[in-house]
Amino acid sequence: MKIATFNINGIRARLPRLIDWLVESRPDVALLQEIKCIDAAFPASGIEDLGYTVVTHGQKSFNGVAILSKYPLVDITRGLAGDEADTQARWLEAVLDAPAPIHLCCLYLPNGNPVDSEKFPYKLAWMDRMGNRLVDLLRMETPAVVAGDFNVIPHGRDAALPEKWRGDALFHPETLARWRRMVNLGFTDAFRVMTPTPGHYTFWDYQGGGWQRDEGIRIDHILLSPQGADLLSDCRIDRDIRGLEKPSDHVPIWVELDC
DNA sequence: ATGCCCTATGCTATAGGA
Repeated sequence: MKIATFNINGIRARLPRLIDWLVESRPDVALLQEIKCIDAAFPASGIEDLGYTVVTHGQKSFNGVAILSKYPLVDITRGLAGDEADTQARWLEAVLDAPAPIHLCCLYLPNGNPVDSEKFPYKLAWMDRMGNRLVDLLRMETPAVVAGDFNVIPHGRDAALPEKWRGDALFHPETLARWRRMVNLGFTDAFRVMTPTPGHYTFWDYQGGGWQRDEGIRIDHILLSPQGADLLSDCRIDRDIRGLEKPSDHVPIWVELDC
């Protein structure tokens, strides 16, 4: 079972690239972030033609998440609990109705910059709410895949230029404390247990030749519940598609689970 | 130097991203 996550930075601008990648990489499930459109505007037909079921949680212009799956999706939940006033489309849950059911959480965690604005406390509160949801998931004692754009650089080795990120919302001590809470609860950073070396990134800024200079950061992650981590056989980043025409500024990362 | 680029938007400027 291959499960991927990919911040596509606009589904309508990225549809050809997305379809090419789906054909090439053939994930059973793809969790998408930043679709940047309302549900009715999501161009589902070309994706459905490849055999995927499509579930969206969209929003006009900004944010928006979606799940593509070759198996049926049930128990769909849109939005993250804990703040009724939060209308940003950043969280989508579903249960994969496969021979071995898997609980899926697709997330687009707030950026949080600048840290002296209201955006940073929103990010931290959002991470607190997410941590609370992860506690619920642990109690289910089921394989769970919690994946997406975390907007978190977990460690200095996850950035080409870590000094540049000092004080930034993606690398702030308050942000990292909340990331560690999730890991310390018992969730596994799938990429890190498979690949301990530095120099592996999932995002390169469009500006300043970030890709050409390989000045990337690792901010798209896949967390696995203990029951999910027991199934982990591989985790990789599809780095090369960042170099194609009209790419997203993020690239996909995926896990292979033995189930 | 919150620039440099890209996406979306009642669009020829602005907001948001990271």
